[in-house]
Amino acid sequence: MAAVHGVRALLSLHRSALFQRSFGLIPVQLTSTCLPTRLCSATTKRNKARPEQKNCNKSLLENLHLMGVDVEMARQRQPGVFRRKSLTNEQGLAEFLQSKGASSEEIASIISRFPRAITRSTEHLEERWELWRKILNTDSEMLSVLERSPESFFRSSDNKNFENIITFLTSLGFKTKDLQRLLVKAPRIFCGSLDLTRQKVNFLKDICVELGGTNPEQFTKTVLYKNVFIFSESIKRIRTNIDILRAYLGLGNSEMLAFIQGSAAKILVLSTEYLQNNLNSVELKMVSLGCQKADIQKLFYTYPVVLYISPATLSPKLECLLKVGIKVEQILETPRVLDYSTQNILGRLEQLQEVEYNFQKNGIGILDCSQKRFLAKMEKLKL
DNA sequence: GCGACCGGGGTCTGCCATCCCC
DNA sequence: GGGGATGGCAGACCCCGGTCGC
Repeated sequence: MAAVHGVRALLSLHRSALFQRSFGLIPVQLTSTCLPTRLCSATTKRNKARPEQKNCNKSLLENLHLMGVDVEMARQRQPGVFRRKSLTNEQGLAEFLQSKGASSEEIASIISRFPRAITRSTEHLEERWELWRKILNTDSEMLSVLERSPESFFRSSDNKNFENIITFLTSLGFKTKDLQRLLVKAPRIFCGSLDLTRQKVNFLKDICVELGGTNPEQFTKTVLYKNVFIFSESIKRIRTNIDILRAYLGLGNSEMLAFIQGSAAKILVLSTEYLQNNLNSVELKMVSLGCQKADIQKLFYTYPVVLYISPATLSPKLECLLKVGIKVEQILETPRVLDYSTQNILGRLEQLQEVEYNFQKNGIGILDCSQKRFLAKMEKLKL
């Protein structure tokens, strides 16, 4: 996933580099040629603006091309921006971002991916930047989040809402450090309405009370800290996933409460369909290997992350372990070996076979350790 | 010293649908 | 009617190291 994003970014940068290596001279060009036309056309009456509108869009396109923006990508993403009748602020945006340390390629990439950014006034941008800077420490940290997720910074024009969410989260006991973590990891959280954010928090509190918990505030904080992306998902999805897990595992209230606050927090954001499908396929697979339902329930309870693994990944992973004589009971005892990639497991199995490692006698714990520890262990085994 | 157990870190944007307002 | 704002979904693990008991 990260690789895909990286490739996209690189492609984007490459495209912008092809259009223009740098637009250091562009502010002058924009001011002298394009902007007056746009300013002029923007004052034209709406019902008489059609021919001028065409020119207006043309100059906008010229500006964006000069800036190295992937206009086709931008137009495909938000065609409305290119049809709008009022003034755009591409020059102001570029100057603003440049003043914060962004390169021309980064600016082009940002506009290509979220063209509505050019509709924001410089005043709005300054105000929003200041709000974010109250949470994050440096401009470079800000730019890194903004570059990664332009939509989070530019999608909303409601700066007051951002402030309200910060105030609300602070009232829940989130410290500046927590807010920093949230903003860096999941900036989109701060784009939702305060009302919805409040609903999500109340929903988590209700779950806690429903399960007999006595400290809903702490429960909510713990769950959100374990997985901040719960904020980004719908209440419906989280509720359904909890219900599915509860129905399958048949847990009591206190166990369920601990489960949600523990490792299950990670899988609550999965698509409900994906979760259900994986649950079914893991069950089928384990039954085919001779496991009882109680074994499978225990597996899900102790290692719910197994539901994160797609059948296409899990199956070969299990097969390679079983192939070298590891028993399914051993996997159930140490499910965390499934945490590692199939490639990693295969590599380790190969090395262990070279030293005739006996899994029956020594267990499979050696597969569940960091690379550093594994290599140290291998050195000793070879001696 | 060793293995077992466990918690936590990185990474999460891009796109579509729908609603609302001008 | 159209653009903007917002909600929601798809995507689909891997790895490290601290601590503790033996």
